[in-house]
Amino acid sequence: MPELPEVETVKRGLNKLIIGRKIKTVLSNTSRSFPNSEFEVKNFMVAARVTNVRRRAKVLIIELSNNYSLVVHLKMTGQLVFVDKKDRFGAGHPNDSLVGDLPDKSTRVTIEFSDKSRLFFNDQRKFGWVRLMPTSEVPNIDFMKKVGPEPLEDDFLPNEFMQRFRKRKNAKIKAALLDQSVIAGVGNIYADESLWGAYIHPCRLTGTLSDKELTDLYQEVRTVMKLSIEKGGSTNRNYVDAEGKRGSYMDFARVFRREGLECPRCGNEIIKIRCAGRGTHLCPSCQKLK
DNA sequence: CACTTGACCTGTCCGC
DNA sequence: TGCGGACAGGTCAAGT
Repeated sequence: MPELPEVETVKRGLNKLIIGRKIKTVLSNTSRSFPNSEFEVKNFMVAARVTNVRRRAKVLIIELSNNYSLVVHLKMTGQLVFVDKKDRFGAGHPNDSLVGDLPDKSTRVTIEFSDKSRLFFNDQRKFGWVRLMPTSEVPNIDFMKKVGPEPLEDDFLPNEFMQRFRKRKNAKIKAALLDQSVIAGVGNIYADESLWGAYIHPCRLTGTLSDKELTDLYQEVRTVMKLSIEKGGSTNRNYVDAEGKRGSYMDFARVFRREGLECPRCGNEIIKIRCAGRGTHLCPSCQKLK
């Protein structure tokens, strides 16, 4: 599921919904999704309050009052859905909700707060995970040590973008965009959308791109992901925000999952190919290989 | 080192 | 209707 805009949307939702709430009980049905021991949960999670929710790349960090944090990666199908005590059986969730009564079959972790409200970590494919650790240890996890800069930060400039991609000259540009150690947060949807915006074929080798093409791509990555955050992210399949609601970026997508339809720029047919091991959407007329 | 591929899971969709 | 195979928002480990 979630790329930077979706994780950012969940982060903003959780900051409105769970700050100050006190954890009462924690239930988990897979050690794979939540490897911490009962001892750790009892001693470093129960009775703590949520103080802040942050995002780094596609990772969420839920900070607790005792200097521990819950680190969450949603991977492909993870959801973090908050249900207030008054919302029974999904009532209170609007019609655009994708989730019904919780917990359901995909629920891996349930956190109940002292006021009976609950936060559910659902994950159909079980690739995602939740991990409790001291807040000071979060920067030391392998992913955090290697992940590249946040592309939407004000101080992330075209020059740094270009320098980072220039080091990956033999990789296909789409593979480099998806590589979280180059820049953070881009996934399959926004890679395709940005490459279309910059008139670049996803299978071009990065070393063949001009300075102008790279700076155009820098702009597109930022523009597309900012727009998506405004739209609450993309609900391609499972993704929902912290209230269980869908995002609407797919209504604005120009190529992603639009194979067989017209390119909004030139009217030629959008195609779907495989590039960098992923399903890839492009306009063969706007995005030439050479 | 740079780069690619397969594995991790469950569910859904498509063709026979 | 049933069944097999391909595919799905992400990352790793292992391979070339």
